Formats: sequence, structure tokens, C-alpha cells
Amino acid sequence: MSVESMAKAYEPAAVEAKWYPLWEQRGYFKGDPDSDKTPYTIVIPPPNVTGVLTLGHVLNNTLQDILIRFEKMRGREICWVPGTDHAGIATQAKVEKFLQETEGLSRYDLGREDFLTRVWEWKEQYGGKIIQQLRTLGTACDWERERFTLDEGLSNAVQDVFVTLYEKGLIYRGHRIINWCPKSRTALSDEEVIHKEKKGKLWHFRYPLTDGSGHVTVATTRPETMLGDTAVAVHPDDERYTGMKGKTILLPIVNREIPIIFDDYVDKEFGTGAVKVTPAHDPNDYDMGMRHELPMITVMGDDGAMNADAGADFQGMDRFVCRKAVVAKMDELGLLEKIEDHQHQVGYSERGDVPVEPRLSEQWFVKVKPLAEPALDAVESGKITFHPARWVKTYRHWMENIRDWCISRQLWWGHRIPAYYCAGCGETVVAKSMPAACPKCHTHEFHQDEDVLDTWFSSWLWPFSVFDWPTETKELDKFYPTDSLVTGPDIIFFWVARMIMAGIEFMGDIPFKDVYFTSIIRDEQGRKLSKSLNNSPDPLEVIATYGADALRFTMIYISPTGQDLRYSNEKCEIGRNFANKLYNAARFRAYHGDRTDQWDDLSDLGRSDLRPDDRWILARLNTAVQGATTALTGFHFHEMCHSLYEFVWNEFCDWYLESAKAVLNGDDDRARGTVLRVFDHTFSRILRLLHPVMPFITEELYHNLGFAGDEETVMRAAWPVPLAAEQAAAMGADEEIVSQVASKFDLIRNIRNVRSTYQIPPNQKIKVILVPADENAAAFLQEDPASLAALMTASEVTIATNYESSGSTGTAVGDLATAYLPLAGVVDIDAEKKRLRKQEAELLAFIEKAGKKLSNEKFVTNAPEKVIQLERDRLADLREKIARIRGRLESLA
RNA sequence: GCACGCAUAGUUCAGUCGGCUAGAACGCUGCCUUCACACGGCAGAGGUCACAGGUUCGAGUCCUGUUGCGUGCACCA
Repeated sequence: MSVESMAKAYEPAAVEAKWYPLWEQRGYFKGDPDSDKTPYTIVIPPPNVTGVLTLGHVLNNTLQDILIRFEKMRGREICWVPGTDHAGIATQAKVEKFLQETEGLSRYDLGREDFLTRVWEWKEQYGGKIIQQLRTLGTACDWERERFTLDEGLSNAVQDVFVTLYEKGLIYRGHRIINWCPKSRTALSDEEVIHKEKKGKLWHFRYPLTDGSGHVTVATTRPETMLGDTAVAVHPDDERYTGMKGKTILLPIVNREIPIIFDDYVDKEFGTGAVKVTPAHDPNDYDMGMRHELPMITVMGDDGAMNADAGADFQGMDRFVCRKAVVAKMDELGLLEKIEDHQHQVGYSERGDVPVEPRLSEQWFVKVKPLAEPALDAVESGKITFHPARWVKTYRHWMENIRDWCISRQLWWGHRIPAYYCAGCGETVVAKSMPAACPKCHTHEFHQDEDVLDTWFSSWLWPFSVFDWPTETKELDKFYPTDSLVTGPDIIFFWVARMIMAGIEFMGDIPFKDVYFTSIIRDEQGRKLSKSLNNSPDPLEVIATYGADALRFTMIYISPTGQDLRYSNEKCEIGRNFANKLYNAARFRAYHGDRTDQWDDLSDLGRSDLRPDDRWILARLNTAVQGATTALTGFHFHEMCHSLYEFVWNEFCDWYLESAKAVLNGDDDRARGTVLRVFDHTFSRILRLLHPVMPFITEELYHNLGFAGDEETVMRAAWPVPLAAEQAAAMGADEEIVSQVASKFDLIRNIRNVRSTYQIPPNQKIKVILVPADENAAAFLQEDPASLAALMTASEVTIATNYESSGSTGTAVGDLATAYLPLAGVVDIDAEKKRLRKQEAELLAFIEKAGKKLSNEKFVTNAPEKVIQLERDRLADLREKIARIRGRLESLA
């Protein structure tokens, strides 16, 4: 590609639009079950079919894409299965709202069948938007395998599982108190209830004793439930109430006679020590009700309004309206003793965002304890690894205290429960299809259970249902168990734990080996992103402004390990600027001609063929390759981005590229060729290392610089491996060169500092005389004076054993040498002394510290020899350097 | 209440096994349209590693406690 056709700044839009369709068409993302390669599989956490791309998805899917592309380059047969979740409540609510707004119809107007037809229509038209949006991000998903949790195959798996668990006795139907969402009018699982800290009131009511001998004061946060009270409970040891044994209470307003019961559950210290008991509307009261065989009176309907059993005065009232009415009535009756402010936790429906109502009803449950035990063991034993590991504790706590999972939902959108009830005798038959005849009464008439299943009852099967389980497909054989799961810690119970249970139960094997929990994204003020705060940036806009690569890189670069991530759009400048840096390094390369022929393999090059700076960059590249590989295999994405960023920017561009100019702008063709080979070799590796994070620009530049053929891709290039130790040694790309060149850069920096002090224009070339600190330094500096001159912007670099400065001369004291800069008329003796004295003071502080350490006998006797020697060497170096500074100061005096 | 996490430069964060002068980005100061890049370069300023103890030759790092912030779980009506 010609330099002229390359714009000065990188423009990602066209590049990104060009590559994605090519990748997809050429089938680079396809997972082949017949391949001989070791598979590497990821199943996407299926986003809601109603969803649009959020930053959370960007982070999550970028991480998966990094793993997939990394493992593909490492030679694995990759398979990343995408798809969407039917998201029961969310989708049903969304379509209901849509129908209400567009046609003024409710789901009841349409009826179940027609409503479902409309939801499917809606799904076809508007659903799965996010699937298209993910392509914009560059994700290497195997789109031909896209699945939907409500498609035919997955529904089959769901039914199969339901029937199996029922037959094993792990699914049962029971009359229990469950969490009810009055807005969505459905049961919820415990996990779908969010506890919010709320300021409330504690009302103290007087409940008169039936015999007229006084009253008991009860405290409640929920006055409306008193209409369903069937007892008052006190602690058996509470002396205040010992005389109440056998007595009853005449429940005010309702005028129902209810017993006083004695139960350990009651806390004597709280409130008045007496609790009103409403078994149908409180889980604890329900337990007491069961223990004491109390009647259970439901006083509310499914919409949260009071029913007939609440009494004619309250029937039809909303629960919160009724609360006020009951308090007013009690006050009127003179039975309201006092009202206290009370801070407490109120359970809210995750989806409906209204307080949940504990409600007694007939629901289906999964008995999870037997499933949880092996699932806990899989994580504790290390068969499954969590990253970061601390989530294991959270997981363990939940698994050890797990309660049965309420799986029935009073919705229409979802997998219908495969239970059939005989019209004749009421017999329940659980089967994948409507039974032909009742096994008991031989009736042929059945009706299917009206309820559908919790959405998570299909997603927990996702890692194998996407491969058409229970059919024994070759995909299932090849790609299960999957390798890594990337997801948010917020769904560890909803999804991760349950997938582990299902995998072990139905496949007999764990569903994945590693689980990486992503950061939670917050805005700059640390608030969670939410629609209502209007602080959720639209990733598509960000991509349009900065590019997908920039967004991807930035997200990973700024996400701290295992903590929340603070995001703002401006931070995408990090990724954009970095992409631009890479692009311009490529542009620089293009100025200097076509790709070299032997760019990939440098094994013919020996130490003497290479300049110190070439050897240095090859050694640093080795470190970068090792670092990136270790970081990625350990799921340290953030670390990988930081180290590559620094390598590319601070080492490759700031130093190597500048040093290369010394040769490239010269006229030694052989030397030019070698430097270009080293450049091409290093830059091609940089592009490969960065490809998983920044797929578009790396592919573009890999082609532009001729590293890939027309039909090829950087995706199929091998992941870089460090040089073998012998080869690195033969090339002189070793520790010694790294340390020498670091010292050289220190010297150059010192010289630049002098230039800066005297405001020498950056392009003005000056004479530099170097007096090396010792013979090694002298030999090293002699090796490549050209790069020294280039990096110092020197007209002439003289290496001398000593130098008698005369007149106006600046001095730079570095590790390798003292540099003299004859600068006629600009050097200020006082400024010069000041600068040197500052350097002297700094060194002195370190010398004292090191001296103290070494004169400490305990240090010398206890510390490892290596550490002591290091300290001695350091002290010697510091002393040598400070002597040079002092010498110079004397000569200035 | 229980559990987990966090506290390092103005800000957001790195800092591996305890060991060389604690790093980066953004921001800040000065110089520079220089030949890949002003989405840039060069030079620089900026730190009581929350606090108090302890272990150690040596602590940002390990231990104990304190304070502050955050998250998860939990039936206190």
C-alpha cells in the first residue's frame, strides 16, 4: 500500500465496515466438529431478545472475543455459539406495552393464543437487534449456530429435563408461600427479589383480649395484613405474657377470635415482643402457621388489591391504600398506640420494581439440594476455576444455603409446563406431549397446566442444549464441555450455579472449565449505568466516534481486575490514540519501502549483524510476548493491554523507531535491510499480539504492510512464541543488552535535559563529547555512535577518555558516561551548578540509604547473598557517578 | 447482623514470590508545527502507599486492630 493513500490519522469506520463481512463470508468463525484440532468453545451469555447493545455487553463480548481469537491463533478449533434469551417477563411486558400503545389492546383482550402470535411477530420484527449490533463490535461468533432459548430444539431439551426431574422426584408441585409480583402477576424465585433499604413505619396496635381482661400490643410494618391475622405470637419465655396462656384475642375490625401462640421464633427484644401472625402473607408467619396448624387466610388478589376475605370495607382497595385505611380505622377505634419510624429491608420485584407480596399459592418447584452438592464440589475441587477466585466464597455460601427453586410463572410467554391434568379424576400426568388416556380413570380429556417455566429453566441448559442435546450430535461430542464462561457476577446464582448443576446432572460433566466474572460498569461518579439516570452511553455512537477497536481496547485497558469500572466516553481517546499510534508506525514503515523478504524468520542473524538497539528491541519483544501470553492464559486482560500499550508506545515507537531512523535515513543498504527486517519482524508480532483486542486495525495493517496474502488473515497467523534461549543468546538479545541500552537511554535523557534547560531548539544539532565511565561503557558506546547522534540530535559524537572543557559547556552525567555539550554563549554557570547539585542531592540520599543498609550487620548476615551483592554494586555505581558530578562541580567553581 | 472487597500522584488505576530510586494513563508546567503521528514529540513537577500496632535484616506487599467507602447474603414483625 502506498504512503500517499494513507491519511495522516487513522479512520476506523471504513476499515471496520470492510473487514467484518469478509471474515464472516470466508468462514473464519465457523467451528468444525470434524476438525482434528483441540476444540475451544464458548457459549455466549444469551442477551435478552428485547435487548439492545449496552456497554456491559461490549465488555463481556470483547472479553470472549479476545479469548476466541487468542485460542484460534494458538491453533485451537474455536466455536463461539451466539444466541438470545426469550426473557419471559421482560419480553412479555415489552410486547404488552407495545400493543397497549399502538393498538390499545391488553393481552387479555387478545387471549393467550393470539397474544403469543403477536409476541412471535414482534420478535421477528424487532427482536434480536443486539445480534446485528454485536457484529459491529467485531465478535467472532459462529453465526450459523445462533440459537434462541424458545426455539424448537431448546424447547425439546427443556421438556425432557422437566419430565426427567419429575420422574426422579426432583420436581414437585406444592402449595407454598412464594414471592409474588403484583405488577407482572406472577410468582418469582427468591433470586428475583431485590432487597432495598426503605424508611418505613412501625405501627403499634392494641389487640383486645376476648375476655375483656386487657390487650396485647403488636408492632407491624404492614397494617393491611392484619385482616388476615390468625394468631398473635409471643416467646415462650417472655414473662410479660406468661399469664396469657390459653387466652384468645378478638381481632379488631374483623372481629375474629384468634389464639395467642408461643413460639421460639419471636424476638423478645423487638417491638413489644408480640407478633401478629398472617400465615398467608408472610413467610415466617407461614412457618409458624404450619407449626401451630393455623388457618391461612388470603386477603389479597393477584394484582395486590384486597379481596372479599379482607372484608367489604376494604375489598378492591390497593394494598397501600388499604394500609392507610386500616391505620385510620384502628385510630378511630382507639387502638392505635403509637407510630415509630422504622428503617427496614423491603423486597422488590426485580423486573416489576414494586414491592413483592409473599403469597400462598400452588407452584412448581425444583428440589435443588441434591443438584447443588456435586455442583459445589466441582468448584471447590478446582475442576471449575473462578476468576477472580474470591467468588468461590459467595458461590459456596449460596450453595450451602440453597432453597427450592420456584420455576412456575403465571405468564404466557415461555415454555409451557408439560403437566396435564385429567378432567375426570384430576390425576397429574407429566409428559412431553398430551397423554392419550388417564392411567387411572381412562378419561381422554386433559388440560395442560396454564403456567410457563422460569426463563432460567431454559438458560441453565444452554451449554449443551445449543448443541441439540438430548440428541447425540457430533457437535455435542466435540464442543462440550465448553472452555470458558464470561459473565457478570450478578448472575452467579441465576445462571452460573444452575448451569453447573444441569451440566453435571444431565451431561455427567461440568459445563465449562473457567468462569471469568467481569467488572460492573459505572459512570465517572461511580453510579451504576441506568436508563433512568440517562448515564448509559450508546456503544454504537461510541463506535461511530472512536471506532470499535478503540472502544474495545479502552474498556479492557480501564477495567480494574475484579472491581468496578468507571467509564466515560472521553476515555475512549486512549484506544483511539493508541490505534492512531499503531497506524502511524505502519505509515512510517511504508515510507521506507516494501516488506522485507525474510521478516518472519530472523534465525540467520547473529549478534554481529545487529545493532545494540536491534538486539534490545528483540529482547523486549520476547518479554512482551511472554507477558501477553501469560496474562491471557491467566485471564489478566487488563494487564495484557497495559503491557502491550507500553511496549508499543514507549519502547517500540519512542525509542526503537527513532533509533531505526539513524540507519534508515542513511545510505548503507545492507544495514537498512537488516533494520527493516527487525522492524517488520517486531511489528508483525505486535499486530498479532494485539489482534485479539483490536481485530480490525491489526487485520488492516497486517495486510497493508504485506504480512498476509490477499485471501489470508492475521487470525490464522500463529500466536507469537518467544525466541528459544539459544537463538536469543546467538543474537545477543539478552538481559545484558536490555540493561546496557537502558543506561544509554538514561544518558540520552540527561543530555536532552541539558538541551531543554538551555532551550536548544529540538532540530538544532549540537556537538557532544562523551567521556565513558569505564571501559565496558566505552566499548558499548563505540558500537553504535550513529544511533547516539540521532537520539541526541547531535552533529558529532566524540568519545574521549577525558575532556577539558573550556568556556560555555553544559554537562550531563549519566550512568554510562559524562557528556559535555559545548554551547557557546548559552550556558549559565549558576544554572549548571544548580542542576548538578540537585542531581548530587538525589544521589546522596540513595547512597546514604544503601550505606545504612550495608552497614547493618543483621542485613549482611540475614539477607540472601544475591540481594547484598546487588546492593553493593548499586552503591559502587552511585559513588562512581556522584564522584563525576562532584568533579564537574569543582571545575565549575 | 454475617460474609466479601476496596483505600497508592490532582483524578482513575497498576504494583506478581516481601528485595535495585513505587509505575502508567488522564490532567498540570515549560519548550517544539520536527522528516510516522498535535489523536504528536521532548523535558519536568507531583507520593507520610488511609490510620495504629506487629512479624522481618528488609513491608505498598504478610498478620492484628481501627476508620472510611462499596457489594452480596440474611425472616427480626
